[in-house]
Amino acid sequence: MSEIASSSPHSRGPVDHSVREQIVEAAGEHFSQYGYEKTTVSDLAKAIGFSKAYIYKFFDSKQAIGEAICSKTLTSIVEAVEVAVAGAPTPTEKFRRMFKTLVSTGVGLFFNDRKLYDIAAHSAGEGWPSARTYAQRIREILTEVVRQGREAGEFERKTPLDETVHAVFLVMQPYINPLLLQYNLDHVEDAPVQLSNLVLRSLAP
Amino acid sequence: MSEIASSSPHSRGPVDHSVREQIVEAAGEHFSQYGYEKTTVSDLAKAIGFSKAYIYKFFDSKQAIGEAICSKTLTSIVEAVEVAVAGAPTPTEKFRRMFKTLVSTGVGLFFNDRKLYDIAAHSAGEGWPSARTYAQRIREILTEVVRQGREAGEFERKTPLDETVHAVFLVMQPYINPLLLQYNLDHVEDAPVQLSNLVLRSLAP
DNA sequence: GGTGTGACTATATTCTAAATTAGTCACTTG
DNA sequence: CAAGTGACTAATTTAGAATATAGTCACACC
Repeated sequence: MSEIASSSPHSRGPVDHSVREQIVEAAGEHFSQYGYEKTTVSDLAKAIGFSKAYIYKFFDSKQAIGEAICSKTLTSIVEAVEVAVAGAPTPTEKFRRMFKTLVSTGVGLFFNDRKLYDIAAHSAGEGWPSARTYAQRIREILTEVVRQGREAGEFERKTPLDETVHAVFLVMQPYINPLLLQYNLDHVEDAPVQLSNLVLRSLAP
Repeated sequence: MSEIASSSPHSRGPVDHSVREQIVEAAGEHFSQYGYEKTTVSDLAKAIGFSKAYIYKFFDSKQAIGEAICSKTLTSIVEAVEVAVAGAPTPTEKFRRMFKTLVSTGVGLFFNDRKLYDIAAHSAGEGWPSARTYAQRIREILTEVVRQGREAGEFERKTPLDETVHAVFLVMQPYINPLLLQYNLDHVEDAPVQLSNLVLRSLAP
């Protein structure tokens, strides 16, 4: 929920305004159904009963609208991960579920909402703020899990925290990043378990 | 060097024939200079002074010629890796150099021979035999390194060998696979070292 | 049987003119 | 001053005709 977490292509005009919400809602439906490229800004305008020009009172560009939608999509993945992590008893288990949830929600998006997935992949490919924020959030959650594991004595403490987190993040990257995930669908069945095992072995004290 | 390692789209006609070699040589130059798509089969025919039809006495298709070139490219990477591994004193060091060499030769190809890189990436994307064979070879070398490490007592022996190798292979995948490597250029500087550290920690007895 | 080709077709690619689209701006209305 | 738009332009996309290409085949020469 909440707001667009990014800063730069944020938008224009009043941040809370019923029309802005209408635009985002219409965009969510259209992008999901017809895809980002195939929906025109005029389509969105027509859908909410205003002129195209009015849309630009609220968003800098079509991409900014795409960002808003992408942000929502990626935020929902982060939320699923947060729930999974919160529900796990130990840091070890938190890590396992984190990885598993990340992959399964990503894959679910790919197969059930391909059009939205494509926007997310595009976003990741272009380095849009929404994608950066997403990666940042995942990294923070991971850092917290590793930190807790160290405190609990489940994980080793010699390697600098940042270094460990960075390396584990690199391992997960092909399944975190929507742009990459689509090329790794073959491994989606076993990768979370196999790689979790490997990472946890490397985290062992 | 040697032969095309694949089986299916192998070719036609005599396997050792000066004209076949001429075709491969011309293809190597043309593909490298103008790219796979921009070179026509007629171009190759003209380059070696024969008719286009004659080329098809030696190769099933243009793709088969692409395969031959791709095979050579990927084989040269494998050879570089083999040399690096052979030159390392310990299995631990073998692994480090293997990963490092894999990335540096891949990146080198990307920046110095982009056109050939693109063929390799395409090959990996389409699952051409040349790419499969390449992945297979890398996996074999990795298996041997891990096996030696276990024998030498440097690596743990509890986890099944295949499982360990598979997981490590997955970790390296984004840097092994030319299709994926191009999306991971940002991490190319630190990934080999960071991931080698992580993997070696996980391999520790 | 081995070496080699011109002429052919179906498919893919390129080119270009016409149509859409993103984005702006001066303007109206209440 | 906030809400809202029609008309405009530059850039992009589309459509579909013209061109080029992959691949085949029947045949010629030695």
